[in-house]
Amino acid sequence: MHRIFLPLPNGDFDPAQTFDCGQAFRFSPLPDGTWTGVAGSRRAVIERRADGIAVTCFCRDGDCEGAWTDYFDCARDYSALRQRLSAHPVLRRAAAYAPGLRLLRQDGWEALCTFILSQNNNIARIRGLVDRLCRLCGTPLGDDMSAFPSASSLAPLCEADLAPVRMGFRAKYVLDAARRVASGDIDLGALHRLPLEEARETLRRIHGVGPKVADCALLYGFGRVECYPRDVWIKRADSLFPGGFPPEFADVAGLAQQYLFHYCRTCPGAFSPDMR
DNA sequence: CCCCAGGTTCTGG
DNA sequence: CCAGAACATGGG
Repeated sequence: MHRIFLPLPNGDFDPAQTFDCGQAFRFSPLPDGTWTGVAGSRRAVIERRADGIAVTCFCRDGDCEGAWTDYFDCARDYSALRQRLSAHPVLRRAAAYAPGLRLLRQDGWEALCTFILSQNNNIARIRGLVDRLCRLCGTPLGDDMSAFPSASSLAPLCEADLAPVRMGFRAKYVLDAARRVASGDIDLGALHRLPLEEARETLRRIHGVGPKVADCALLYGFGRVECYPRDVWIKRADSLFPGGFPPEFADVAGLAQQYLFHYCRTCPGAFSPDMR
């Protein structure tokens, strides 16, 4: 067990806002206010501190501090970014609504797979699907939790094997993704170096991966913060940007998208007339 | 019972 | 090229 402290001088981290904003589906709150869950193959308990993030990690790695530093995107100055986005009145409100929200830099395969499961689905049910998939196919990590199953562990399975997960029509999509990744047909490791459009085209070769799922995988799993996935909520948010999404924020559109998604989905009156 | 959900594919014009 | 339907499932 490792105890790690990740300093965030501005204190801009809130586990509820970060884990419950629809980007990750494997962390849950405990009665004492901490959060428990799994990222990739690392199980951990996450605790908010005034000046940072306390991680109690149960992995076997000699040194996982770097992995958690990366996972919580600690190199990015979220206070400065919120201030920058606040030049736009809508983005100012959305960012102020969840100032402790951070983009998690998740494992690429896990992000791809979970967002394949997300299509035409609601967040509560996505959580259930991911949980049953990990329980069925992932390596147990203790405390009734399991690692996210690798592509190579899913590739040999058939739809009937996955029936207990109840993915519906998404099962064949997950299997196509697993087989292409496990066979090397699609090299997720090489995706990081591809230009954005080529990375999108590569992911869309998978049956069941369209523009939205590809952008979610790239944003959450491959650090492409310029991606702006357009789901039903973001399309509703179009009405808040009469001239389109402000181009001066294109380089961090993905972060703006996450603030907007969470704000539009959970804040009553987000679309009230006095929004401008 | 009906509507909807962090969409994509399929089908018929 | 484009609008609608189909797709599985279950939460609200």
